[in-house]
Amino acid sequence: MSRELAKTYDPKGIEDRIYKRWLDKKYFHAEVDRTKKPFTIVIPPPNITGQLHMGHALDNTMQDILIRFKRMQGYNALWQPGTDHASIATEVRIIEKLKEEGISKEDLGREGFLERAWEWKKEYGGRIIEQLKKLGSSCDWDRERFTMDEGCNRAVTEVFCKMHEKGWIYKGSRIINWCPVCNTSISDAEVEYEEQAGHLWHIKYPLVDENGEPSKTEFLEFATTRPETMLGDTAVAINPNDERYAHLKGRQVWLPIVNKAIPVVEDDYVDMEFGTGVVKITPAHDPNDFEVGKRHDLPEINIMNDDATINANGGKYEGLDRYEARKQIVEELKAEGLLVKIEDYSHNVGTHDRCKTTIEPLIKKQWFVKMDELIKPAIKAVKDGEIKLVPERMNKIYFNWTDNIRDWCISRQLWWGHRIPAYYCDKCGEIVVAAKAPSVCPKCGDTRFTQDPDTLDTWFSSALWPFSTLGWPDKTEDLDYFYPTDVLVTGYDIIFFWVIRMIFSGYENMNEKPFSTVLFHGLIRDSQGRKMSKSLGNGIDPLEIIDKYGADALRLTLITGNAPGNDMRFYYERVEANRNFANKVWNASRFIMMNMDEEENPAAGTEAALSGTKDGEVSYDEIKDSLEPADKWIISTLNTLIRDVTDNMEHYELGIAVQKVYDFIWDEFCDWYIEMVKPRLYAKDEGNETGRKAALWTLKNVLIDALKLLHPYMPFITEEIFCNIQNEEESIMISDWPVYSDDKKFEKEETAINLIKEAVRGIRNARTQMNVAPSRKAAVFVVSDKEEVRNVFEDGKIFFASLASASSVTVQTDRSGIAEDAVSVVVPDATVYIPFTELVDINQEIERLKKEQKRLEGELARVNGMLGNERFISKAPEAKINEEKEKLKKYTQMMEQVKERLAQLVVLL
RNA sequence: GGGAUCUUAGCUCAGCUGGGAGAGCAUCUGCCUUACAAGCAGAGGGUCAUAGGUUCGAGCCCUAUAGGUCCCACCA
Repeated sequence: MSRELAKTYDPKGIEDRIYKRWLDKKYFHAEVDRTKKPFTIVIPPPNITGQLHMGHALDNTMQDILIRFKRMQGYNALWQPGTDHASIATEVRIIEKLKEEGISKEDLGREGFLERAWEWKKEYGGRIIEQLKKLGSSCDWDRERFTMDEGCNRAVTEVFCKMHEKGWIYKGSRIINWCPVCNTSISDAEVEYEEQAGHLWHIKYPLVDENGEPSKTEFLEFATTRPETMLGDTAVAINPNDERYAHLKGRQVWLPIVNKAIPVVEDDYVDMEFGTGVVKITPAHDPNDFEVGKRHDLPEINIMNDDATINANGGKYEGLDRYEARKQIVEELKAEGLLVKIEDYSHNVGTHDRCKTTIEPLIKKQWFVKMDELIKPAIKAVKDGEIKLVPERMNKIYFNWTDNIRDWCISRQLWWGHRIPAYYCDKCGEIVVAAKAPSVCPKCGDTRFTQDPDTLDTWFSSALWPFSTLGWPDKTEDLDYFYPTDVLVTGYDIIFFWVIRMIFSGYENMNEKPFSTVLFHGLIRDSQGRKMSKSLGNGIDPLEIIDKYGADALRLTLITGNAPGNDMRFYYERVEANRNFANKVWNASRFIMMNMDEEENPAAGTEAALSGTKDGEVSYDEIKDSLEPADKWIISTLNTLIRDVTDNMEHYELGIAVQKVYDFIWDEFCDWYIEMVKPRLYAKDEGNETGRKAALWTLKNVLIDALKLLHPYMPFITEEIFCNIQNEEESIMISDWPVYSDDKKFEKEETAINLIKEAVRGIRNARTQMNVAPSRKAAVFVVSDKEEVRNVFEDGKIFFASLASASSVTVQTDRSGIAEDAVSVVVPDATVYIPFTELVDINQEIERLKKEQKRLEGELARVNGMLGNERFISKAPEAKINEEKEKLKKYTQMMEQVKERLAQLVVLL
């Protein structure tokens, strides 16, 4: 058998082939299995309008890592996928498309429009799913759901009816946020405040004199940012404690243009310090004024149509857009001498997060969810740690919202979404909330009903996602087994929209939390730190990156060097570096396989022993006694890595975990172990079979374990190599996660190899500094008066030829026979000498050693400082003290050697 | 106005419960060493924003200051 592997790893083709195999083998599919513990993640359902962007890529990579990790650990891992109908986002897109065809949604009518919407869903709903597959997402696609599928619809209706019955959903006339462009109400969470440059118009209203006429001399001055709302003014307010205006109590002012008298009311809401201490009150167009109006029983005069033009209440301004009306009203006030001044003013303006239109507060009859009781278990859950937010600081953001929560406006004047299950009697107007249209009006007995035309906020259905996807409202096995789910992965930007609402919905409907942990990630920004956006055109398409560098490289880029909840910048250079890492892994594996192939040559007669076929698999116990120090060192290092990485991953420290795997593979395994083992592999002489076998066993098994640790992060390349090296139809994704074992801890060998490494590094360093050509081999002498140290070097002799250009290695107890002017390297308990036949610049060698001396002086000063401090001795933990004592010993000894060597060299000068 | 967060090598960022400052890229030097030049070996580069404090010990904890980013909030 021979394996022809390309010199560089090319993910193209490989990824699709592997993904298809995973699907065919149903590896992603999870079924209830009571013998195993479940581990469940529900996907944040992407919008059906969506195109995969970097945010999705990050979000889903994190979920895939966790799911693959848990699956390998033996959990019954379910990643529940699906898509969101995204009510308003989708409706807006469809309207845009219709516009291109020259038609409006009204032209089509509700039925016709919905037909188009479903067509849209059919066309684009699957696109994002296909893109998620490119990433390697191991979702259980057999369970794919949609927020408007039959099951989710039932869940929505059920929750609506139940909460209505409880009185927690109600219909009420309140001031809401109105988007005049989208023509719908929106929730508070959808309002985005934006600092805008505007004006502050200082206006005065005449007081009403004793004749009921506007006074020519007495005025009340105030300022406003929205002069046009004066058409709906029903009072002006002052602070009850404001002595400046005490004389105005009980009087009236004359509302110009509208020409009527309105009262002066007293309310604490008015800040005496701000402006003139007078506020005009427009209850129908300002949330605060609305409250003031309620307290003083003021009329609410709506002056606007749904498209933000002035309505009949605006008299002659009827029909004008709000901004045009503003202009003309200011002109008129100016003409009447009532405009005092115009100031530039920067203030926060509420805009609709989807279309950026300035929202208009309006009084409308809408459906609301009463939040005060509903939110309580959600607050308690996070407070008690029942639900953990990662990173923890998200708690503050969470509580900031829950503590100031207001009722949730859930009705939308849209067509695409869940239609509200409320029916109005055509005759008497009685409201019946029910899953199906009632046949008879309970009040008047009439049989004709009209369903509420409004649909629900898109987040109403996503709030139910963790249980609606598992079969709720039916009591399914899935629900019983997989709920509550384990981790929710999402961006911090949707805490309010989604996370909080899922939590209270879970407690309300399931009597249980929807998940135990919420893992937050940040935004992916461009290389300049800007948000990626369509308008800026700075978005980077993950699919292009995958196409060019592979999904593995992209995934690694998104995960490394980033802490939970933090934003990160995207650099092509980083993707390249990670692509290089993939290549490194590829080539290390290629090297191992090439050597295995050679070994498997029938002439060698060890095919079964090393091919890895199940029958011939060599167990650790079988090989253990033939392992050499280098083998034990790498096995032991890997063993520690397994423990650390598992621990990091269990604490959601994904970036830290994979960084450790990366470093292990590249630095320890490739740069040291493989290089150390080469001489053993290449030496084909008799009597070396055991050594070669041990090396090959170690190479293969350490690689496989490392690949397993890497698999959640880089699923494709690890699978490709795993299958190649195992040479069978097994998959790494369902293999067992490596486990730490005391049996694989070799402290002695770790110390020994680390000493060898230090010596090799020292020699390399010295050679470079002394300008010795790499091709120039030199004899190496190791001098140590400690037998155990000499043994380490005796055992490690072989490494110095390949790793440190040594022509020979001699280990001895003293310096006898070594040239006086040899270059020397000091390591703990030993000095390494490299005599060169040509003259060495002794001054330069002295310089080099002095530098080393200086370094050691620094170390010793630090250690002595600590150990000389009585309070350190009395207060520091014993382990720390011993550690420092060990260092003191080591550095003192090294220092002596350096000094001794310097003394010898100085004599030569 | 309230809150969060950041300030660490030229650039972008890690640094998990306080115990000898790290990575990638970039720079410099030398190597086509039969896994990999997408590589190997070596090097340079940081008063961890500033000022205090707690501690035997601070990049890490506390306080203040400066600058950046973000979230929340009805100041007309």
